[in-house]
Amino acid sequence: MEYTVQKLSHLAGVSSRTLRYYDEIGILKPARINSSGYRIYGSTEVDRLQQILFYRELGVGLDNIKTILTEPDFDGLKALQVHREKLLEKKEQLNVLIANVEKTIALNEGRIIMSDREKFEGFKQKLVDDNEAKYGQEIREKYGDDTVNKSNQKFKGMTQEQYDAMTKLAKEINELLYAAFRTGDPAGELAQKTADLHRKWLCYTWDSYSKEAHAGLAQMYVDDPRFTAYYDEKQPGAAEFLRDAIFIYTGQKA
Amino acid sequence: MEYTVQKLSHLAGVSSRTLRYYDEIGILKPARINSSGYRIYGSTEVDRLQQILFYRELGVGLDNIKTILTEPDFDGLKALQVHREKLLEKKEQLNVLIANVEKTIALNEGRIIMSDREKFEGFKQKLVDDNEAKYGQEIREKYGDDTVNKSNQKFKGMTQEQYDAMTKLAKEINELLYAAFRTGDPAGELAQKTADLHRKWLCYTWDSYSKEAHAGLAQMYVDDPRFTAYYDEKQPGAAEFLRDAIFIYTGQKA
DNA sequence: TATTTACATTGTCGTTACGTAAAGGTGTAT
DNA sequence: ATACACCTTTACGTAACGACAATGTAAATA
Repeated sequence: MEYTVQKLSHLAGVSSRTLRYYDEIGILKPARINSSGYRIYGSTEVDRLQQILFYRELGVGLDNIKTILTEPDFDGLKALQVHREKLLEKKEQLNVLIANVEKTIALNEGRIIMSDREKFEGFKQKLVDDNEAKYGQEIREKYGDDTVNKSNQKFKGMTQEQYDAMTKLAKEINELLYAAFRTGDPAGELAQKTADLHRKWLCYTWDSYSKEAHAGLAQMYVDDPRFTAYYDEKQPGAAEFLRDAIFIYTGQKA
Repeated sequence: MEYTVQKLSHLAGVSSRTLRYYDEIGILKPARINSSGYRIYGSTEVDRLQQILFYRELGVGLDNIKTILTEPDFDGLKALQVHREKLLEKKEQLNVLIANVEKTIALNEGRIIMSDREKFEGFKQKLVDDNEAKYGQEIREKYGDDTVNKSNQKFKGMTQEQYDAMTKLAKEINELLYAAFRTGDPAGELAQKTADLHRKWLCYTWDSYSKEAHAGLAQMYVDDPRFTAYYDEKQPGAAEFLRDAIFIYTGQKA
């Protein structure tokens, strides 16, 4: 039995364009070309196309399918296992996406019916989540899961009053930082007051305070452009200045 | 605070190419262009970029993000809900893919250690699954879930002897069909014998036989190119011939 | 000050797996 | 003879950039 593109395409449930494309990329060549230049496929090609479609249904890329079908001693099983891993990864990513979207939807919907108290809880949760998404991996690598979890727990355990106080303190720190920056002296009184307030601010969420950790965080403010951006937003150089001040405050040598 | 492409890209954790692309598609224009033609971004643009990245993280397409951010009274919540539906669909597809890949892996792995008996069971299961994947929806729509499930159950309940007999019968039918086809007479003895054997073959899996269902199936052999291909593989026109023979056999008017 | 280095610009091609024309030749039925 | 279905190649479009190339500009250094 012989087939033209159209016939074979109907038979297999794919488009004729697909068959031409498969010819083009060399994954399925016709058995022969007739005198008019038509592609003619035989039963060998039908079988091969079925194999192709089988792997395609599994979401394997055409490039990989080509390898699987072309190399006779290729380990198709291993290829499938690798492919499976990829699919599982994709699934995980999708799950995270869905969770985030749902959380966002819930937050938005909640804006109408959530009580102030609940709103606040959700807001804190969102802050923690966002923070995790942004810095989670790096910070956890640096400080360890336990430290980070405790910090998050402490944050979520705060009352609204504590949270407001923390926010207010952060604002004060910022203002003080910019004032200190204008003095240009990280060892000066203003700068050292800023460093002290910063320590106090940290203690809202840190389970235990250490000068080393404080100095480490300060260095990160400079190293990580995303943190730098926060402090440099209104005053370029502020992040570096804060680090210098904290280094002096903690007795770290610069 | 003002940023060049590089600065902003570091700040936001995207590439400068991305920023140029976002400018190009009009989703994020720089605040101004300086005398050297450099793109200069301000804090307004930083905010907007953050919004863009937020939605991007959720997997929303740039086109949709553009709409969400541009139209001031656009319902972002509804967009997210629609998006959520899409994600869930994707997840479902992924789950099916993963299940199939795993089944295939299991089958392949099994080839080594499976006993002949287990091999046979797995093979039957695979045939049922493949059949479901190929024709499941249409057949279930046509005959109802109950009929199809019973058929599958009956098939899986077969012993190897029964299965072998069924396979042998199928082969006989094919040979008989081609012989009958050469007579050209669907009402002739050979063709009617073929139709009778076909009924017998069906009863291996059909819970109950009816002439209407038999004729319906015969018609489907002609209507569905994937079925047609099976019978027409060696002899074009065989599917149609078989239908005619069965119509006569069942007393259906053609 | 001259030169290097870092960064800016636009433009173009490549990526996946085809869909969708366009322009023109072929096969078959009426 | 003509209509109509089907074939061919060529080539642009898709999403969201990455990776060059060729060239201009700003800042740092010898």
